[in-house]
Amino acid sequence: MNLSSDLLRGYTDTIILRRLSGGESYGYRINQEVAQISGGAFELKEATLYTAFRRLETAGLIRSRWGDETSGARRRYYDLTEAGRDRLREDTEGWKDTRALIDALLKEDAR
Amino acid sequence: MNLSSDLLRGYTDTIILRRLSGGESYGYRINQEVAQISGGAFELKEATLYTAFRRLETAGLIRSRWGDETSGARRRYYDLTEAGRDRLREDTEGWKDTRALIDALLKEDAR
DNA sequence: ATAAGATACTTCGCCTGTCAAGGTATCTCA
DNA sequence: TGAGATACCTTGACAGGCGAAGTATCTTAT
Repeated sequence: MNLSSDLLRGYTDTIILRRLSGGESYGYRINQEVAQISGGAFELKEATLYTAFRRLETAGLIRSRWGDETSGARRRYYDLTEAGRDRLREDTEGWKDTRALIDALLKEDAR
Repeated sequence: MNLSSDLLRGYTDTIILRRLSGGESYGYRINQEVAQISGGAFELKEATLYTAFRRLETAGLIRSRWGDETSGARRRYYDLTEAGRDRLREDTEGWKDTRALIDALLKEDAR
């Protein structure tokens, strides 16, 4: 594996949006899911993750509330707004275009 | 089309390396090829392109020489060093991993 | 002749996203 | 009691993208 997380830059938001598309979740859990899905090859750094939450909330793509856990560390739960759902749809489409483009630009016989 | 230039971000160098893999070329031409391959949907901005050349040359991945054109604007030709070839190979592999990872992270039923 | 547009490269400085480092607080288990 | 997991937050440095502005030559239409 040869992953530079700088190469995933720009998809942090989309990855988070995707993780919230099945219902609300929280930072720590999202991070674990991402690590698990990537087979441990990739993780969102905490600073990156929480910076992204702020950015997404300010942009009106997610909403947050403090959990009401009576035990354990407090959690802030996030979920998608309508705009967030729209954005996820657009970004998912955009990914297909971007993927096809990079494929074409790196293609072995593209001369 | 909805292309994330932020993902493309980390691939600028690889795209340039790829364009040089068939023999020497120069900035303006590379830019046109990229625009042409992408069907006009994407172009490397000049500042981005020339910054990348500096970075790649400093890193020893490409070499440059001034062209000896007797007419027309002067051109600076670039070509790959051995290290550049190696890097292109690695990055191309890395792209496959990155692509698979984002696919997995955005997959519709990945819960 | 002249102006516009293409070819071709360069530099400056702002902006944005990533992340190392450091911090807070609670719970579990040896 | 203390280590490690859970859970969140902030600051500041750094790097890459790119808008803007500049230089110089050649071609083509008026």
